[in-house]
Amino acid sequence: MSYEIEQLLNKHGVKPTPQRAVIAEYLMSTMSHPTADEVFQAVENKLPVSLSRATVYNTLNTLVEKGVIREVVTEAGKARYDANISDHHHFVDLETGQVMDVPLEEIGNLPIIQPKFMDGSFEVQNFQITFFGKRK
Amino acid sequence: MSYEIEQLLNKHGVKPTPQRAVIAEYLMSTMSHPTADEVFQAVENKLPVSLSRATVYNTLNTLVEKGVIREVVTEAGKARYDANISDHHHFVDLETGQVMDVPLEEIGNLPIIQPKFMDGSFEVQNFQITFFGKRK
DNA sequence: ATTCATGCAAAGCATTTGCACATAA
DNA sequence: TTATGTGCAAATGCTTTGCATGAAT
Repeated sequence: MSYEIEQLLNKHGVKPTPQRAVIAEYLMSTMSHPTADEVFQAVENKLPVSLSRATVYNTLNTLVEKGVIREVVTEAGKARYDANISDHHHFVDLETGQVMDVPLEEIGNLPIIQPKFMDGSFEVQNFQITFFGKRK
Repeated sequence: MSYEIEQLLNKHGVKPTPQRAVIAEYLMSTMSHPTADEVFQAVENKLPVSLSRATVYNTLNTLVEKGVIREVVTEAGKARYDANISDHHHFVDLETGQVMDVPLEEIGNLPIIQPKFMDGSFEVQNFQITFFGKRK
């Protein structure tokens, strides 16, 4: 496994294993916000040893918990995963379900939104803008 | 069934049935953004006749398709439903999963966001801001 | 030795679907 | 009678879990 991936996992307190490395590596390499099953299909043949769906699910959960990747929920029924943990938002193509990153620059000068929600009794930790639309 | 609900359903081209009416009525009455199962539990005893989960799911899908209610996806695995179809956003309590409406006024003067996404090759139809946080 | 990751298969939920029956225009 | 809605049960799809094996500290 590459030195960078090993370092990345260690930095987040995730013990590097070949399975975890290849999953993390794949997520870093793509911008397609794959589902768990898409991850499985993409990496199952990239290892000399076998890889099970359970390990893919376990690994994705671990990577989310440790902050290596993000879970993106755009439709009911399945989760998608995003190795881009920088501050950005998402666009969902309603015709294909495809998810794309929307960098902050794209949406112009968005004021930092801190709604005084419910008389200040709730604390906003972060927010996520999801744009829905289609290809012109 | 109440005259208002009957009118509402008719207005959206949904044939009013007792099952549909009681489901729509419940959704209008609550701000809790219930899941399909929560809807089922809330209304199953409100009818002289029986009500099946399949009908709840079918009805919710119909109501979403016809624009009577909105589907809100805040967590992987299950959909929530919202009879508030006015323009607003959502706050998710990370500790309880509870979803609350955030009226536009709460978030101040938000400029209309129309990202020139991907060189204008995509058309944004709408967007949804989801705030995540917890009770103070 | 002990701890932790993996793989398999089974189980668990949320949701959809096929089909028969009921209901309404 | 023709179309459409409902209910049941089975099926489906995504995800989690229990348990045995295997690897690493």
